[in-house]
Amino acid sequence: MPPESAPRPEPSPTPAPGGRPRPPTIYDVARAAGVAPSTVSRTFSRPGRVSAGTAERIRAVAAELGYRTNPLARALPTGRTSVIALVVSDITNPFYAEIIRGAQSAVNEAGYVVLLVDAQESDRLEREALERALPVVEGVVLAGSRMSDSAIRMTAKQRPMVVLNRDVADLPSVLTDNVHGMRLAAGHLAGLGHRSVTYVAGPEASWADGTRWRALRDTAGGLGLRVHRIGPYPPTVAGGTAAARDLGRYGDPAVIAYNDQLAIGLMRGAQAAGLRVPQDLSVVGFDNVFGAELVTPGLTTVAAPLRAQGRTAVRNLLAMLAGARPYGGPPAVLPSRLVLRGSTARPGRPRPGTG
Amino acid sequence: MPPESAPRPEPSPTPAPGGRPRPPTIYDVARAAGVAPSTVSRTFSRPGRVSAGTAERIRAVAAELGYRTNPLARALPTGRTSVIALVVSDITNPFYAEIIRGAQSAVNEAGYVVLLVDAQESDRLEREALERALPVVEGVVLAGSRMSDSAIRMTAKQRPMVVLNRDVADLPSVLTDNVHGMRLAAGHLAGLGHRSVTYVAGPEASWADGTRWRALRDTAGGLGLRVHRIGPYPPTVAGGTAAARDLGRYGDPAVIAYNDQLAIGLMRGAQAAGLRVPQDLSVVGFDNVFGAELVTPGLTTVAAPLRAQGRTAVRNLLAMLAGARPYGGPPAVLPSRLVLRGSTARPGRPRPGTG
DNA sequence: GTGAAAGCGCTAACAG
DNA sequence: CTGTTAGCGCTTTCAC
Repeated sequence: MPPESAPRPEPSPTPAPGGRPRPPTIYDVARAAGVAPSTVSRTFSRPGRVSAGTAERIRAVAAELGYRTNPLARALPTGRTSVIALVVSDITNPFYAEIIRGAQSAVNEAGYVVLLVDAQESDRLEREALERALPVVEGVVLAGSRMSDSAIRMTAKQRPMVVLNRDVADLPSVLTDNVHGMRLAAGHLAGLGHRSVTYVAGPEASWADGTRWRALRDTAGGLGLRVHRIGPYPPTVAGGTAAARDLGRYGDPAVIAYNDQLAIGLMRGAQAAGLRVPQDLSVVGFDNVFGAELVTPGLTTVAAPLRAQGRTAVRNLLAMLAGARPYGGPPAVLPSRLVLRGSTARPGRPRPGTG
Repeated sequence: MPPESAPRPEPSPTPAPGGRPRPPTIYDVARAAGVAPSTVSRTFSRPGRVSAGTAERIRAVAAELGYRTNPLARALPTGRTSVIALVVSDITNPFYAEIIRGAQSAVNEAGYVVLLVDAQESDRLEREALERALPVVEGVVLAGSRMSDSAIRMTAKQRPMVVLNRDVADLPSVLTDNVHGMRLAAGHLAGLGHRSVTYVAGPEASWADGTRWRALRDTAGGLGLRVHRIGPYPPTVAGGTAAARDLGRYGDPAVIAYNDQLAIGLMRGAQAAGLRVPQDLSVVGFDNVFGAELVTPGLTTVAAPLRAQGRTAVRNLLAMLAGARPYGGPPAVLPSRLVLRGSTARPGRPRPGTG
């Protein structure tokens, strides 16, 4: 009886700690199929490098044994964990819900899973959580971040990354067409007969906020619109009610807010102060989140293709992982559209129709 | 010159594929500190088994080199990945936002990270994503699931699991006090003078739905309340507007809905049909999601401590991972409270106060 | 208390 | 095309 070369000892029948059964490994399959372990490995990781017949047999045996390749073990030599990180600044913000949905579904289609990092609006918490997540993920989508550009660029050195709604030098990003969106909003107001509008600013750290404000300022002249600006305010309903108290400063009968939550808070604050929306005050938001159509009147808002954003970001990231050039080309920009609801009207008169 | 025993070859200066720098390993630290690799390992995984002085020196060297223990490598022999899975049935449902926040923060405090599984309301997608996630995670929190009890129990065999808002035999769970919550709601309506109420049911598959309906039925008698039931409906705003069309069946001037989205849809549908809320119809919801206070009138609702739910579930899971008995004791049940807003009033007359 | 050695399960050269 | 052989970085007996 010739000695087998380096025979693996039969795995002791001792189940894994915790009493859970130990799943079959590549070795179990190899033994059962009468081939070398590496052949089994190849069958699953490098199909085509193994003859059709053998592969078929191995698959059959594997299926019967219930073999599943262990991603942890695969990850160690290759670094391919099949998980990508998705960072949001505040999971509680409905704005992210659709983005996550889009990202998640694209990720799943590719056989990956999503590691969620909720920054909880904190630079520190975000950094800590991301640091912990980083070694486990192949790449990261930054859907919202409280970190500085330089901190972002640092972590981008460690893993491929794509940034959503923010333009970080040298990093691939996907943006929405804020400029066009703002033009639609301002054009709508001007068309209604408004001659002046105040912009209600969101967080200073927000890249989108800067872009939106500049777009308004640049487009206003051509529309015969005077513009003012108040803020910054936290991008929440509470922030909006706070902003409502400062609205008197310019007394404009129309406002465009950084986002929908701010706009909603603004409406409520203004209404509480006795103003009628839209008769006395027209308000426009951004993002079209859940809730924008729930308020009374419904909120006119610039809608971004949230789900597509998430999807696009993930696809771009996966392409990078698949070997596309790390940092390529100009940002992908997705279209915006204006959703008309009841919160806007000609100054001084109610607008018929939508309500 | 005596031969070193099994000298590790100096790591080739070749950086990892992708051009990213290879982080320092346990061996780098060991060499720099003049100790054996196993000692370094012990220093980080089994402190106390190494003398204070050595440990200190190793930590210093490690810090200087920027060493971080590689969770992937640690996971392979131990199974401890430091990630837990969080499953939700629909990330788009604002109900989950707070739960996720609570879970996420508890997870992070423990040095873990969260793998998010969004079922997208699909049994199949959930199962697929969860299956992919399972080998990577130490345990799972099922915050919402479209899977059957038996499927759940199957996956619970593979990993420790705690279930939220659902009672699965033999699995640890955390529930909210639906019975008490429903009593508050029904008592409130009865106190207002209502004599009959219809329950607007959510998905049949929802455990909470059954519990709530039964609680209403059982408590109604003692309050002199007649109860009816319509449904099931999808637990969405659209579902609620659909339900509004069926409300005429019993003509009750008060409804309790399975959840807030349903209640909101109901209000809108009823209002569109010419009913006034609350004068002609009182409505109460469940969950107190974002949006419940945005609608007009504000929605009276049974609030669950969403964030605490997530936190508690995670803590229980972590305790199990730390060695607590796998399936222990009765479900943890968290308190409910009634949030009064403008959507409820005495039958036929507006209710003063909140609006 | 510390070192040596044997893996965890899989992949990746390198031979045939 | 398939088998053999080293590891990936860390943990964990087992000796000393």
